Amino acid sequence: MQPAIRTNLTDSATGSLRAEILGGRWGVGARIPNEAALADLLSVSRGTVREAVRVLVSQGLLDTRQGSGTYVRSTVDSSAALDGVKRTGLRDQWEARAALDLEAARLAALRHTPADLDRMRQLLAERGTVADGGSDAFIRRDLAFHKSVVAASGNRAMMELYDFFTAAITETIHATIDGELPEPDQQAHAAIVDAIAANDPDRAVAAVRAFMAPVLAQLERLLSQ
Amino acid sequence: MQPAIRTNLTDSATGSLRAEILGGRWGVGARIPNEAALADLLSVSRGTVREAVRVLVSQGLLDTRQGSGTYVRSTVDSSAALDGVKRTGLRDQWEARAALDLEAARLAALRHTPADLDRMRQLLAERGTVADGGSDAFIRRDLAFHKSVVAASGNRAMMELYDFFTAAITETIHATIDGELPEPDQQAHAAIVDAIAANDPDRAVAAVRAFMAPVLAQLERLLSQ
DNA sequence: TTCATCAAGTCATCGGATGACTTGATGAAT
DNA sequence: ATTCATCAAGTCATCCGATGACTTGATGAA
Repeated sequence: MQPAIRTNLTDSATGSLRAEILGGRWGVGARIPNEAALADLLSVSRGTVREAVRVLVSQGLLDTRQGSGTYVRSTVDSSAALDGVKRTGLRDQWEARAALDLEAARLAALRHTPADLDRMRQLLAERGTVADGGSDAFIRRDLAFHKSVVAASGNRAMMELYDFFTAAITETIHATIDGELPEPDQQAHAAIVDAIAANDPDRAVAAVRAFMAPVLAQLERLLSQ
Repeated sequence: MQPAIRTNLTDSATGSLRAEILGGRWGVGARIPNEAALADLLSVSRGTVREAVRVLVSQGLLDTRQGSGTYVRSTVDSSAALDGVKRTGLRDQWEARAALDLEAARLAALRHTPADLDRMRQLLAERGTVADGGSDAFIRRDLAFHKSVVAASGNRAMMELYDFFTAAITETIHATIDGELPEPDQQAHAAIVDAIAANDPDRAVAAVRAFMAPVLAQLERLLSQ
């Protein structure tokens, strides 16, 4: 059956305001009606209007200035951009992050500085094993190493995304599967660093791909159950 | 001089709550203190708490249920990641999207369905030239083709990300540079489809890389001016 | 054991009140 | 005539209290 739509006044007020803004009723920089007027227009209380406006401010569409008014900051909506990624499956998220790992390793091989190399090697040496300080700590150290590879690419957008995916993947793993993923050994990690150190982008890509293959295979197995 | 920091209670309340959530004080699914208690904890009124909570709900971190309470929905902050990526340069964004193009083409070569192939070929045929209907329309058609390649990878996370980057890049291009980027010709596009049709992942990657190289080079030139 | 009823807890919404801030108008001093 | 301090109106920021709607676990009868 068609599920009953449960909504609340703030959400519909937010939607109405967003529609007006995106629809171009007020141009960028224009001052929109004050809170009392909006409350009248939307037939809700001022508190509800404030909540709706606050949401649109947080999404970059509006801008409030105390004593002056509320102004349109932008008429393009990019707030929902990454929300969809969170709703995708674990395999998809893992593959997307792997795409970053791959290209980051390639770029790192082309651009890394001596300091980058030192840092990667140091983190690799500190990585140790699961036995040292428990599983969580090991995962953190392992992650720190992978992030240092992305950092060596010199690409900040990839670093930001890598953080996002790492958090999303961690959350999804906790929510969906209980099994263990294979953890590539120290040698597989070292191969990546070696390829980068040798300024060999193709070998770096190959090393990361070899690294990822067993994990993805296990992931497929766990998810197909 | 150090600019005076102007803030408001709602923003700091939002920040405090977000920090607690991201810091793991409450796990996913946990019920956080009720509005009155949060008002006490944050030393603000209940109205301010409601505005802060509403913002976090709109960002996917919290979830309110009337009569029951407010719950943690996710501890992954996509809005922060979005802001972070937006603050990076055009080259970084372009490279990150190229990473997706590369891996998506590889996966498409391995997984595409006949329907995927039909769609890619159809969009490629419709792509035409800049002369047909103006620059904006051409960019849209070009983009539709590239997105069909990503779609053929069967990876929804990559599709969402691709949309996100496309929007971010468009925004950044309008804001930063005025020059033209070289547009690879129809043949370069066709080479990608051919490699995918031949189920040849390595050739697909090579085709995309060859495709991207001149654009990146021009980007470097424009940005170094 | 099952299930309707109920009461406590919680968010949703409203209305009013006060404070802080911005901005244009006013008018005196130069 | 110009400059600038002062002021008043308008607006958002914040708080408070009250009522309604909804959820949920406890209660007790069938």
